[in-house]
Amino acid sequence: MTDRPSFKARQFQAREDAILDAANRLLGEKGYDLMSLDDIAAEVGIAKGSVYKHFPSKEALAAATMTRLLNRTVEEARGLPTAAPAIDRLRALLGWCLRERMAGGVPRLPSTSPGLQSSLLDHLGYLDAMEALDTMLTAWVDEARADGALRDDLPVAVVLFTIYARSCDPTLEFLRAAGEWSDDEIVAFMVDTCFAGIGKAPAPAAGSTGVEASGAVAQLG
Amino acid sequence: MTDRPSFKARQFQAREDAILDAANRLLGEKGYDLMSLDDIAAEVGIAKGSVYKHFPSKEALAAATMTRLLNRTVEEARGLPTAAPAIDRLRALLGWCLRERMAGGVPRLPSTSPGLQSSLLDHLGYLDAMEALDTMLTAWVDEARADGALRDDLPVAVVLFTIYARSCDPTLEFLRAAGEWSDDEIVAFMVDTCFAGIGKAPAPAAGSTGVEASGAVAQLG
DNA sequence: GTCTATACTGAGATAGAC
DNA sequence: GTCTATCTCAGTATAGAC
Repeated sequence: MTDRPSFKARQFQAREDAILDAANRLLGEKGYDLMSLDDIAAEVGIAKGSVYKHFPSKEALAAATMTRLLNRTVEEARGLPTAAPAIDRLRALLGWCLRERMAGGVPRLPSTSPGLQSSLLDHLGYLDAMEALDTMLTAWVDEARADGALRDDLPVAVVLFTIYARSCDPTLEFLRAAGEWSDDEIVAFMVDTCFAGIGKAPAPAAGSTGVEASGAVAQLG
Repeated sequence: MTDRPSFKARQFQAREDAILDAANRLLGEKGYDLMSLDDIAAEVGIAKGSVYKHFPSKEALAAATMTRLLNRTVEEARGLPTAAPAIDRLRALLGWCLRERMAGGVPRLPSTSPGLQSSLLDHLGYLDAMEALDTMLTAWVDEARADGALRDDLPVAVVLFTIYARSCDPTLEFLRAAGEWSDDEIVAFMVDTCFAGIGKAPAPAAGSTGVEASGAVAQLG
């Protein structure tokens, strides 16, 4: 049962990973419909036809790419210290997503491509990962609320989607293009404005709820 | 000089508006590269070839559509009561953008389609409108800051892009799909969380800076 | 200026040799 | 399984009749 895979099998797997890496990068750079299989094949250095030995269609390839990414996010979330307050874990995870985007180019939201979206719903692994992430984050939000670190006058969905949207927010590219701030500063700005907003809070009491010093906490992970 | 246009000329203009309307809706629904000229022609009820009598290319059509939309936004901004505090005008404009999206489907950010982006930069009218909007909103942000209604520890660009990004934020569609809130509630949530954030502000002093009662103000326009 | 018909291109997917 | 070559089709853009 636990035979170690043959050389050819490992080579095959390595190539599949390379395809996923390329797809991940190109999805982030060009988006789903502008990314062609020629691009992928060229970047990996294989023939276009060979891609179909790994994935039956472009949509399936994209779905597998998104699934891998989502699973990594779940993994990252699971790895965060459970001792830390939930609010800090939420911040840290958002910061991690943003730094991932800066590093490799991360696919945008499924909603940008209606065709892809339906394909994702067929992909069981994607749905599983999505549900796992959703369950975990919902629990974190509840916990952060109970700690008094999150507003309790907003529906949980509003809070979750707001964080989710910020992780894909083009503000990142715009600020980067401006060239006036470091990557770490940009991440701090984005995490901070997501949680604290851009409006000035009236006279914060010193050291009360942990909303202060928000930028630094994004580095927690 | 001020001859009123002939019947044929007005008919031509009306058709051009119809083309722009269709392009506006379809860009919002499918995005640039999934929108075909067949779709446009079908929706307007004319032949595909006829579109080229109005616009020399698909990119030019898209650029004209985006320009019209941007000009309308500038117009809306100019029409807001100058007597109102700058922070309320910012809120109102964001609310207007979100309600426009709900009504007609508004094209997403240019950044979603690299090919289109370069075309926009060639389109002089687009750049003019963009600069006009940017100038006006920068002034508003400065004003709102001076009023103490916006954080002054953030760069202006961070504030502006955060608002801009929220106007295109897919959270709108997600909340709508959930079907639990009215359109007005969703707009209020999104404007409110943009300015006030999702974190709970520590012990707000009553009636101090106008950050409270945030949702309702979005209806100001 | 609007229509129908068509040329041309890029890209997803498949077939067949090795 | 991987390659080269090819099929197919959608979609942009153009030509030519009226």
